[in-house]
Amino acid sequence: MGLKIYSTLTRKKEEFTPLEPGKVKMYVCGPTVYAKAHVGHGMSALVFDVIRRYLEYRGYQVNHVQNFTDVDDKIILRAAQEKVDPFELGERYIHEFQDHLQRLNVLPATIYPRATREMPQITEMITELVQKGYAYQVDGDVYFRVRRDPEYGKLSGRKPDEMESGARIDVDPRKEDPLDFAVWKSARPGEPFWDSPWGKGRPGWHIECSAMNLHHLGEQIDIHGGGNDLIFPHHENEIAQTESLTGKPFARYWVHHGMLQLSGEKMSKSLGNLVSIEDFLAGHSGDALRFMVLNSGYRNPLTFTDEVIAQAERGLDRLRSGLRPALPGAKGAPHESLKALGEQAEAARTGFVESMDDDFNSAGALGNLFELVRAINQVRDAGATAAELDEAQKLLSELTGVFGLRLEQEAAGEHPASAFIDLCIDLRAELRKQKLWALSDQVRDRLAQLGVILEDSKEGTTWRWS
RNA sequence: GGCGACGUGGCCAAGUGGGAAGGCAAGGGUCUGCAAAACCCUGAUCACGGGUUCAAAUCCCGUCGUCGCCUCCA
Repeated sequence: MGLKIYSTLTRKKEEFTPLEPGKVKMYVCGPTVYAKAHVGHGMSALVFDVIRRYLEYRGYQVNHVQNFTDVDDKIILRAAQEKVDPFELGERYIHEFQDHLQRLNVLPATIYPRATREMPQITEMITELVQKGYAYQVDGDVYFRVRRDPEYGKLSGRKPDEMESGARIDVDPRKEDPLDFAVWKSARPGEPFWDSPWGKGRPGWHIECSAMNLHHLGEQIDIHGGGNDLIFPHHENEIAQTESLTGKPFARYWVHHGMLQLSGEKMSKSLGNLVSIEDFLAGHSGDALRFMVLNSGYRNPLTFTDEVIAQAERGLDRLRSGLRPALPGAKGAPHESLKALGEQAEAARTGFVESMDDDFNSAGALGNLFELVRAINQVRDAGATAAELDEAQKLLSELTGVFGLRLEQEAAGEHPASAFIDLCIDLRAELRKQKLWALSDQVRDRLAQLGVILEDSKEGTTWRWS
């Protein structure tokens, strides 16, 4: 049994076989950098981070390319409004986004190409498209000739003939066909521009991804990803441009994730109902958003509400409970319990891989991890020593690590304050011995206010950070 | 209007022909001076209506509802 990936192109789950054994070429469409990134962008990055981490766990070497669109109408417009340089504006949001990715524990891509740094490749590609008759120049603009591509529409399931009727409001009369799209736009006064055979201008949105793919990954790649809102027209157009030129299938697997839903609506820049990553991280851990992503199918819409966030935080607590140390004074668990734990651990590993192999079914795999957590906690309660828990806990750490979860918690024994906390616990033990409950509860409450949770048991008191 | 996706217990969610995972919340219990944590126990005629089948949450048709794309969007 091997990995299966759902491809939008065939609308089916396909056996995953990379072009080159052991290696994966993955291109993911990144954001246009003209505003603060929102949690939907975070979700997208997390989806592909989990995919990438799992591919690496399965032994693949992943060449992960993620672009930034750093020149486009919106950037220019925004920069003009703010009276700043459009490149500086883009630069600022790129840095900010990369900082967010780090805080979300997203592994850095192999390379982050940008449209503005790939102009020779872009103009070269357009030149070829024009030479071969797939694109044509009108004044300073260049358009892709959609009708020249008999396969146009194969990704999104749209047929050019059926699209014409309803659509397009202001059709540019200079275009041969309303469906044709710009690959090069001439610069208006004051706009940033690059020199080209067609005059001063800038690339159209779709061509940059085609050119960057060609440049960094080659004519054919394994996985091309993005949000499902990019299927049409962006990815459809990328396919048209690239395959017209190379005559070869572009990407083997087209992977699209669902949109994040904020109170029943897609969160998007144009709707203005944004929650920025910054806002989210101010109140929650990166793990919380990651947990939400993991707990649902990546192709389905992701429910984003306060309640779901709270559920994610509690779910993380539960995962952490499996990593807690043996009980103080543990004498060892019965042989049968330990045997059961070993079996459960093996089942968890198998189940995890089987689920993830099935089109990255992280929600199913997460269920396996929770079952492992329960098994560990049962055996701990049965008196298992640290050594007896070790193997199962290592597995839990390993698999949550594949998910990119950090489950961060400061180890109780290593914090500079731990000696003082232990002192408080000792004093409180004395109070409890004398049954001075009010005072002992006060100690516990005050420590709780400082973020230290005390937990009493027969063998003694343990503490952890809240 | 066209194309597509989805509708599983209070909430999130896996499962796509043959025992309805898991998490959160809730209730009961064990433990505890109390609490917390952990552990045990408790709950679903799978939107609705037809059909195919020995057998359907799972396949087909229809209805209703939600959402996405068709225009910049992760």
